[in-house]
Amino acid sequence: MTLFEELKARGYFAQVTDEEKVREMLDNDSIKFYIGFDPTADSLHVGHFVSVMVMAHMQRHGHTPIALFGGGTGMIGDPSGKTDMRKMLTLDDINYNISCFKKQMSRLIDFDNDRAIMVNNADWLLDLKYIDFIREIGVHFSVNRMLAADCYKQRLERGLTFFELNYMLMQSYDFLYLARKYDCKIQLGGDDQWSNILGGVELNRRADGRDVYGMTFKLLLKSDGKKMGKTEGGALWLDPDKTSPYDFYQYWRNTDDADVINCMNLLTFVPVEEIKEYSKLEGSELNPVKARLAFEITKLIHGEEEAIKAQNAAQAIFTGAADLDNMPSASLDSELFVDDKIQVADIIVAAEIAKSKGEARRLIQQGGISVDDEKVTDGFATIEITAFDKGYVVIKKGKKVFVKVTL
RNA sequence: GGGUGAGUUCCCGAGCGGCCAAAGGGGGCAGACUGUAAAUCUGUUGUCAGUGACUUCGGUGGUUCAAAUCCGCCCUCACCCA
Repeated sequence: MTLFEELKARGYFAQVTDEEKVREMLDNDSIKFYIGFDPTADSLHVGHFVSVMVMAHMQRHGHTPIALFGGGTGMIGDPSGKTDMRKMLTLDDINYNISCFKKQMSRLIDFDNDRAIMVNNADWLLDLKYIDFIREIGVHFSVNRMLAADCYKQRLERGLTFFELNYMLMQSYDFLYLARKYDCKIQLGGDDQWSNILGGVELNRRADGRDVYGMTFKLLLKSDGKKMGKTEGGALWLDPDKTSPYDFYQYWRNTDDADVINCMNLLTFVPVEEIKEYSKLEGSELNPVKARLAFEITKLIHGEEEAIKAQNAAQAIFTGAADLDNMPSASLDSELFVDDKIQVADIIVAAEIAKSKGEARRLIQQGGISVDDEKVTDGFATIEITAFDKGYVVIKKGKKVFVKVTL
């Protein structure tokens, strides 16, 4: 199966400027391509994950990825599809975020020996001269056309500043710059980037008469149309300090039936043929597939060792036999004890299972809390310090949240 | 720059002097049912405290026994005009 066929079979593609030409380049050439990342947070999240996977696939077939970090554009914020203006970041924030991104990407992309390139558009954008820029680049953009684009249309209803309107020019200029300097042929991006990518393709043609191409892949959406990767704590991060490997694993373990195959295709390297077999399964047969999915994705992001740990912890917990080594844990301040007793509600708050004591009480009263496998129903229940004699106490909230509490 | 309207709890959105910690919906959490799925039904959703207290309705200063609700100033946003 050729690269193009594989990407297609896995369902990455959304739109392509010139499918035939792109197919030919991907399958027969060795080219450079780029994907931009906005360093707006100090960790990648699942939204970026698809992009990184595409880069990895491409690299494995001999193409050279250019990871462009939007150090310059990040200072503006892409208005596409956003309802509000993003907050602006300082240069220091951005540089720190970029360093975090690099680290995480290195797991999937090989940056050694120029097999992949990293650039920061701050390096060229920050030195631009206003007059030169609008004369050289600005002339090629029609405001009418831009405003007609869907991504800006939405913003027109809510308000769009000139500042943000410039985003497309910046990103288009990036493509021009990379094409000139590295002979970059294709820009890839999420489907929300289609307008911006087209801008770059057209700019290359108008400014330099150069043919370059654009391609977008599908945004990772759940079958109900919502964004994938939303958790109670916000986004699902790839940074183990922000989302623990266990929680990460659990997120995928709990994937909706309807999304399993799609995620497997987009977010793992499990061979297409194998996934095809999985897609024939229905109903509860899909359950083990989810375990595989969770394992594969966790392995890619956190490494095999962490993935095995997370898997063991999950298996143990859900089959009853506690695997205490890998269970999420919290430690308790002994000052919370009064007369060698402590309220269960206090433990829950201390272990960050609930945000407030009132919420903890509610959980208990509604029958959602067990201590060492025994259901607690009295909101004011206390436990003796001797319960910790064995070294820990396991608090269970609902069916899926377990925390090992130690002193 | 001129005019009009708006800013409410995680989000949307009611409330327009006491009965408001604030309707309704969404989302979240828990319970039942399940396959660690979805859908459905039930409960719950400011903080602390066992019938009460405290902090919230853009900010600030007033009026009042009493303000999310009235008045002044300020900030922000949208729409119309320039």
